[in-house]
Order: sequence, then structure tokens, then C-alpha cells
Amino acid sequence: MIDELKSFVAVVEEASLTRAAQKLCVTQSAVSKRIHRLEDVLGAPLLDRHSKPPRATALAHRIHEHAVP
Amino acid sequence: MIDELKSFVAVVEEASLTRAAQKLCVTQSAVSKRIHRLEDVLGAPLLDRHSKPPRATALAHRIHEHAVP
DNA sequence: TAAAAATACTCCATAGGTATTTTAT
DNA sequence: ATAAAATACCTATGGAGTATTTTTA
Repeated sequence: MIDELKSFVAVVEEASLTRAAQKLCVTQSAVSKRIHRLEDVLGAPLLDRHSKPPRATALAHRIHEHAVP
Repeated sequence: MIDELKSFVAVVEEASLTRAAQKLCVTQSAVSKRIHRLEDVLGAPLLDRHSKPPRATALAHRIHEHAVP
């Protein structure tokens, strides 16, 4: 899950899947799938897709704080 | 690499790939391959295959001490 | 010769890329 | 209408099992 977590951090920090993908040198598709995999594992959404760009959920912010001291 | 490390620990403790495999509920083939993958990553042997059953190398013992406090 | 480990082969699951579609603005 | 995310589809890679071969004792 290390790549998934790194992608998650990048998405939160860039507030954009596309920019996160560029930063990570992978496709936007790959980042999208990684975030979905994380959400599947957690059983809870990390992104609120009702807005664009998607806004990180409260859960996402809490996880991000722990992931990036 | 978590399964590879667990297999390595099992092999060192059982001093046998076959018994380690039984303990881990996988085939001997799988354990053999996992140890080889670890060795590839480390770039150094973990088992001395000149004896039978293979004897853990000094490196293997050092790693094992750190892996299992 | 007998055991234990290594390996050839095959199958399956997973991840990533491309191209396309969907959706929020 | 446009830009960004999701998705359908395909391909490549890697791990595990089975069956077999190799090797140490």
C-alpha cells in the first residue's frame, strides 16, 4: 500500500489527481485507482467527489496529519 | 516483502524450507522462491547451500536478530 | 539411494497505461 | 463547453502451485 499512501498524500497536498499524477510520474488513471483502492481498504471515502476538484474528507485530513508529521 | 521476511524468519527458526513451508501453509517451492527474492534484494546469500539442510549465513543471523527482538 | 531444495512450467491476480466517458463548473 | 476524474479495456508482471530435476549426505 506504500504507493497508494504516497499517492494519497500527493493528492491531498496538490488538491488534484492530475497534478499528483504528474508529480509522481504516473498517469491520472493510476492515481485515481490507487485512491479508490485505499478507500476500499478503509471502507470510507477520502475524497468528496461532489466538488471539483474533489475535496479531501475530514478522515483524509486526519490520516494526512499522521502520515506527514 | 512482508511475506518474504516472515518466510525468512520461519526458515531460520525451523532450519528447513520444508518445515517452514508447512508452518506457513504454503508450498516448499513458494518458500524457496521467497528466500531467493530476499537474497536478490539484499544482493547477498542468506543460506549456505553447500550443506543440507542449508545453514543460515552470518548475515542471516544478524538480520534475524533485528527482525525478531 | 533418500531427503530436501531448486526449477520449469502454467495459471491467476493485480497494477498500470491508453482511450474514452462522465461530471462539476 | 471545458477541464478534471472515472472507467472500460488491454497488457505486462509477479507470485504461487504442481511436477520434476538436482544435489547433499
